[in-house]
Amino acid sequence: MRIATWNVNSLNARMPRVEEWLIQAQPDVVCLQETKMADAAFPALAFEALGYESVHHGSGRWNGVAILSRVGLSDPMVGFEPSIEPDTDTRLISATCAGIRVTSVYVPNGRGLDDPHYVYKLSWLKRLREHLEATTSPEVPVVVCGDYNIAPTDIDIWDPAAFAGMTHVSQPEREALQNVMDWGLIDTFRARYPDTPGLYSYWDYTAGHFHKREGMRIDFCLASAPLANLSTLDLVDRNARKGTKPSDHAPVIAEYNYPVGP
DNA sequence: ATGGTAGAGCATCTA
Repeated sequence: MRIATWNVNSLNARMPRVEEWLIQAQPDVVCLQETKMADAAFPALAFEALGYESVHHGSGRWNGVAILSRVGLSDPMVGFEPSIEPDTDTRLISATCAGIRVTSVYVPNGRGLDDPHYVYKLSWLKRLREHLEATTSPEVPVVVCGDYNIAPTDIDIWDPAAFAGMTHVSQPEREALQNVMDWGLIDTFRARYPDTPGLYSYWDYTAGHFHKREGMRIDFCLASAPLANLSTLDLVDRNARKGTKPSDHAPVIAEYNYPVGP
C-alpha cells in the first residue's frame, strides 16, 4: 500500500504536474492540500480517467483538501465530526480506503505568534485530536496525512536561528502536534531516519531556498500502530519540486506491507 | 546561468 501526501498549492495551477506525477509515482492513495478551489471545480473526472476515485472539500480561493484512491473509497466525512466546533475553513476530509481510515489535513499556518491565526492553529490541532477520538481508534489502521505546518524538532528545519520567534517551531505548536500523535500516531519517516538532517518537504519559493537546500519537514504521513508496524518505506519525492511551475511542497510517500484491494 | 516567489484575482491577502 503506497500512500502519499502533497500540498499542491492550487490544483488548477498544478493539475498537469499532478497527473504526470500520478502516472510516474503510482500511489494507491493520495492526500492533497491547498487545492484552492470550490467543490464544483474539482477535476474528479480527470482523476477517474487515471483510475482514482476522489472526494474533495473546498470553498474557493484558499485551503481545500482531497483524497484520491484507486483501492476503493467509502464513508467520506468533510470537516470535523459534527459534535466538534465546526471549522471555519475547509482543511480536513476523511474516507476509508481498503480498510484504512485516511484523513487529509491542512493545518492552519498560524502566520505569527501574536496573530489570531496562531490561536486558531492551536485550537484546530486540539479539534483534530477530538475528531480522531470521536471517529476512529488507534487500534485499527489509520493514516493522517498532510501539511501540518509544524517542524517537530530542530532537525526538521535548515537553520533554527532563522526561525527564532516564528511559527512552525514554537513550543505550543510542537506540544499540540505531540498531543495529536499521543492519540496513537507514529511519524514513521523520522523513525526510519532518526538522526538524518536535511530531509525536507517544503522550501520557500523566495531567495532560492530550494536550490540551497534550505527547507523544512512539515508534511507527514502519520500512521496508527497497526499500519506503522507494517511500514516499509518513507521518502520525499524531491524531483516533483524541480522543473516548471512546481509546488513549494514535495510529495511525501509512505509504503506499508498491507494488502492492497478494495 | 553561477541567480532565485507564487497563486488568486485585480488590490491585496495568503503562504
